Amino acid sequence: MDFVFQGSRPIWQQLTEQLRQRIVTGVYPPGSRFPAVRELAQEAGVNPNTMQRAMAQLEADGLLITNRTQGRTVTDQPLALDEMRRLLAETHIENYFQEMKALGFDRDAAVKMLGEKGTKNE
Amino acid sequence: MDFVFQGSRPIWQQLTEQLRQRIVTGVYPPGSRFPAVRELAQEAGVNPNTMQRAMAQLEADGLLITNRTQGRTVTDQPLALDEMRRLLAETHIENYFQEMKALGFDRDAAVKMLGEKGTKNE
Amino acid sequence: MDFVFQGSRPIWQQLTEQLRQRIVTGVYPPGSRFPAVRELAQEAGVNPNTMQRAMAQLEADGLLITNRTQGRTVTDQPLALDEMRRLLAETHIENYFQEMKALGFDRDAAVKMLGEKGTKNE
Amino acid sequence: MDFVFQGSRPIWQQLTEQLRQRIVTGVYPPGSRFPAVRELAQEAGVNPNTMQRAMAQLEADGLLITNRTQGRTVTDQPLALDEMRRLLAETHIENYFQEMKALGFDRDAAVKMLGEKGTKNE
DNA sequence: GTGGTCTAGACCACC
DNA sequence: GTGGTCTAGACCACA
Repeated sequence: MDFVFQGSRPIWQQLTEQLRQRIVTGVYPPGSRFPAVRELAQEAGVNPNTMQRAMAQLEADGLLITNRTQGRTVTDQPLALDEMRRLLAETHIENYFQEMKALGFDRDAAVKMLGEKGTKNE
Repeated sequence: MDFVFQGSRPIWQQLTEQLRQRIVTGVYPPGSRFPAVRELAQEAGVNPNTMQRAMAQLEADGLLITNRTQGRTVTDQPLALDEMRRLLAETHIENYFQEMKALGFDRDAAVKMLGEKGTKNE
Repeated sequence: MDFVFQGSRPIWQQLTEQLRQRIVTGVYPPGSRFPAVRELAQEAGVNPNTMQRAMAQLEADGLLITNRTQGRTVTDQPLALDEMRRLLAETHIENYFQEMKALGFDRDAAVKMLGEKGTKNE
Repeated sequence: MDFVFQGSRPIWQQLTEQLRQRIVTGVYPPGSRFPAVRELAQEAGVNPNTMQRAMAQLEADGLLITNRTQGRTVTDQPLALDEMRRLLAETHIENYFQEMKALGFDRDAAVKMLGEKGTKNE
């Protein structure tokens, strides 16, 4: 899966999100070697500085670990991964509720409306 | 309800969203007179130019109608309002599904997880 | 035929155009009595001042004649009417050529393209 | 070709039109780098904000693509360009017919009158 | 250096 | 008083 950029938001943020997704979905398994900055930068077609910033964010999130002389590895605590997954999920859920509340739908209505859409198509 | 700004995103966009919310929730009913640029700008504590940009967006969305020297009115098609409400809701729903999919949760799982959170607290 | 306003342009200009059209197309024949300001203002749903300004323009164009105590009459020189029609037509024609030239089409191409569209429908 | 302003209409709209013309006529070829806001603003002798507004309109029309920190590029779909050229032409044509119709000339007469003017002078 | 945002302030036509 | 336009100037994130 290639990198895709939306254009209106900072590229490094979008990189962070897409890399995080790759990690939590197992593309880069826990404990494995993480690709080098230059390598990923070339793959994404961005400036290495930009990719650097994205990785720094992932490191701050605890998903990546930097071994000064040996590049980066994905955190070897699978717990951290699943934790991160649930944390992000909760963020999205609360975000959804907040947005629906702004439209005048309470949580029950929000749940119901989502259920109707969720079973139809994929 | 006062205007609240998040800081990281353009103020005029946030204004657009909050004004749209006021409209679809009936604070400014269909067909009614919409407050003047300068008035709302003062209420929000922003420059009139910024508020005008937000209103221009609402006009482009078809929610407001501008009569150059007579101020603005909310669209008098109540259909457009409810339509807009559902449209925005669907956008949020699909947005939620997409984000959860990025985390590796399919639509069924996404619905289930949201249901668990939705009934607990308000 | 009712008055219709576009909103983005001055109302008095639009009134002028639509009244001029009524005159050159014979709705108000040459030499006939022209409706009173208040009357037309009410019909158009505009402020009498606005209608006044539109009529002043028509008078400046030589289409209306004001008899101070007897209201206005349409000019009784049919020549003036036909003259005006042709003049306006030429304006539109040159306007069209200029716009097409801006798109990179010369006069021959402009004539040809218009001919193709003109015979089809309507 | 320099920028020329008519005075009675918003400068940013006229800028939009003249820039669009440059694009559809190939002055700025598809896919090429588009001049910076400040640069064109200086060339046109207007405030950068004004020029930016004009470009924002072109972007909304799909003719320009904005890469936030890398400047703008002309859309790389040449189809869109020729399409746009014909679309604009049709708009002008229908506009012409409508104006002539308002004067009491049907499409045949409108075509004929234009043909007479078109072959004379260039 | 790039585009984007925001402010402050002025002027204008219109009604 | 209304919306619209324009300027001048500043600041910012981004690459």
